[in-house]
Amino acid sequence: MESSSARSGGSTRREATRQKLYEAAVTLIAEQGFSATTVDEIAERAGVAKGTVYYNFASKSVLFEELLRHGVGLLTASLKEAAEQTARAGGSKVDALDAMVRAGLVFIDRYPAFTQLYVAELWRTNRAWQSTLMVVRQEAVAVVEGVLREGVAAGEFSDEIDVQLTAAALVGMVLVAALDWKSFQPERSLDDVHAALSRLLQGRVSGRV
Amino acid sequence: MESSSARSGGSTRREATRQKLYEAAVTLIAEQGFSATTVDEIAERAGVAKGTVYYNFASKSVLFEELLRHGVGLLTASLKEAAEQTARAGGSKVDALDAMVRAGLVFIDRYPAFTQLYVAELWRTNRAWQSTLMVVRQEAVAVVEGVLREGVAAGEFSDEIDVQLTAAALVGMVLVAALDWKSFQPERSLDDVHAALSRLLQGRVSGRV
DNA sequence: CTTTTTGCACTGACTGGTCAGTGTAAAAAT
DNA sequence: ATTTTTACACTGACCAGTCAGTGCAAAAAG
Repeated sequence: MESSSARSGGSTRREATRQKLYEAAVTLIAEQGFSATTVDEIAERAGVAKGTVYYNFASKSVLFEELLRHGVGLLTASLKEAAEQTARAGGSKVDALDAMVRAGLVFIDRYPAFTQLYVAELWRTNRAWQSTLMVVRQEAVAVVEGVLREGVAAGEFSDEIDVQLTAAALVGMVLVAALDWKSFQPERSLDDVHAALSRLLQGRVSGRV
Repeated sequence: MESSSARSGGSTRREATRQKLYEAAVTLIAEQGFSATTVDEIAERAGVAKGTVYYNFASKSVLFEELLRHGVGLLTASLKEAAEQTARAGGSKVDALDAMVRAGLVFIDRYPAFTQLYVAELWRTNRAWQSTLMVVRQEAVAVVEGVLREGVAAGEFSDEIDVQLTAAALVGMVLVAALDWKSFQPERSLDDVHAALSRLLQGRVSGRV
């Protein structure tokens, strides 16, 4: 057999179709929400027939779940990378946090629709993909929590901070600021936005430095 | 005019029905999203007939829009109140910011479902109530921006801060931290959460106390 | 070489159910 | 007397998921 090996070693036809469906689904769902987006729309935007969607995914919500997993996987990898690179370069934990803020901004800059969709679905309850979302959220937040904990252990951060809440707040800060940036002042540069958040992160807002 | 029968303070029967419908709609839509929530469900949860929904609101989306306006109105009032009270008591602008953080937390503590729903809809595009949402968002964020600007003018905050971005980031910080609190550690007290955010706000995370 | 078979990826008309919104007549509340 | 609510049957658009069938290329058979 070995049928698919006739084509290029990398991407099968199926793989390419799935990718097109992901891309179509992510923007439509970000704009309209999951329930308001029809499978017909997704198929049309992807340039395939409706049947193809069901040939590649068991259902509309399975498509969505795999989309979520895929996207948050990218984000988590990017955050880890940022933290590790800072560590390798001998940077402090604040530097690591700062690098992660930037990594987050880069991610959102690249995948704004995914970010939108993620935020919109994260705190919903009673939805089929709720558990998937929780797992996947925890992976991302855990990276930030890890850096905070190491910082506390190393005496760089006050041991009175609440790691879990602070991590959530930091994530929220970046998320909301970035979505605002993309929605309302898209002409601003990433460096600009990064600088504003750095200032806030390092407490250089009050007190004139 | 039929003002003869109007009670001052105005709890007509109609008003009460509307309120019941708001309350039913807000939790259902927070859980499931707008499109996945049916008018029949809303009516049932509110304990009224379906016809009553349409007697009181022109359509499902009009009901939702008025819900949004109503909710954000409450939040904005609460933030303003916090800022003004601090000013009257002769507090600094950091104190005002801190009071607003607390007001935000109190609001979210009281109306978690509304907050959920608001976050989920805020960055959507192409939706009927998009413009309503923008107006209403700006009102709330403007309160924070106002305090920041006054702080800069008074020399309390660095004049290098980006008011708009910083305001968005602060709102995001509180929003996400609070939703996390409600979703994952609801047993924590409001004071606890407030303390964690205050620390972050005042840059007392890095550097020993 | 040629014909036939097999398996994969995809197609799009169709089905059965769902749901926003309507119409109406009668009851309840003010 | 008027406003508000109820109960319930109904409509028509819309949509997730299905299924019989198409196109194609590689292998197997002749």
